[in-house]
Amino acid sequence: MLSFSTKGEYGLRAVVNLAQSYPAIKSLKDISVEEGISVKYLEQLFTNLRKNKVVKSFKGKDGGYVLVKDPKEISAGEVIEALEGEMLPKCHGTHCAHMKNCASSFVWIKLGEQIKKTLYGIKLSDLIK
Amino acid sequence: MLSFSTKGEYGLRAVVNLAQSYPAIKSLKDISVEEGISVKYLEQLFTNLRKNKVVKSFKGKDGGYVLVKDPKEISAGEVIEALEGEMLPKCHGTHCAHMKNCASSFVWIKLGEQIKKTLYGIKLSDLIK
DNA sequence: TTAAATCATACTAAATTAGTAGGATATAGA
DNA sequence: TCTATATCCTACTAATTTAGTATGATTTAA
Repeated sequence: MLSFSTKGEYGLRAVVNLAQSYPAIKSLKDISVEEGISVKYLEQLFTNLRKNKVVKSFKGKDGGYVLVKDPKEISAGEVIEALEGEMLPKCHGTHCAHMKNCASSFVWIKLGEQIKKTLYGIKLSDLIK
Repeated sequence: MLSFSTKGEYGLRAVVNLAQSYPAIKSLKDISVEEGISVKYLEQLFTNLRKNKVVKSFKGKDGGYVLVKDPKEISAGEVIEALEGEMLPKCHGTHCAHMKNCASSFVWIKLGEQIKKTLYGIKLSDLIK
């Protein structure tokens, strides 16, 4: 089935949580308590978010994370891609490479375009109540 | 990452192949040779396609499969859903159920709608060269 | 009767997922 | 300077899913 992993789901939830207190610094511990996700798992997710310039970190006591930009300027697509990697559905085997025109690859290309358009069109500010 | 499995990919390719000779009966062996997918794996895929009324089968010698409808009337979405099961991205944990309004669930709902719209809008006839 | 096809059930190796474990490093404040 | 509290880094692992394979039964045209 077509699915995102819990990385995308939990990570997006955590980022939306963080967006709600923008531009204040918030620790993973606080997010953990509010969202019911372990600190250890959040650490893993936020490592990717930081490396992909979605959040920035402050180490040490009273440290934590902040979004790098205003929630209006960050899309769900950016967040999910940072968490899950490139999200275009692509063909597995070597078949497509061998065939000049794999008829069904059209489907995956078209679908990928729509997914990107949808996710990049939703901003974090749209997700804050 | 967001992805379909090889079931969807190989299965769609096999169905498009079958669509090209509609309404003639075609055996899995022939499809296997042309698409480079093992007969055994095709059997598994076509069991699901048959149960979901995408194809019908003829047993015994000179048997094989045919699409149940004209390629113009079968969408890529029907085929993929038959192969992979319900394809809406949905939330994993119990969190969403507990929260009244999980902010990020909006994303998955919106995305699911777009995916369905896209895949149900593409017909097998669009994929035949 | 036989060859060729689908149908059914079960098994398995490999990959991925969904985390956990254990510590190293940095920093604010006492 | 010491300590508590953060992030940061590297590994490890159990459970699940994927991508098939294996074996054989059943059906049917010729």
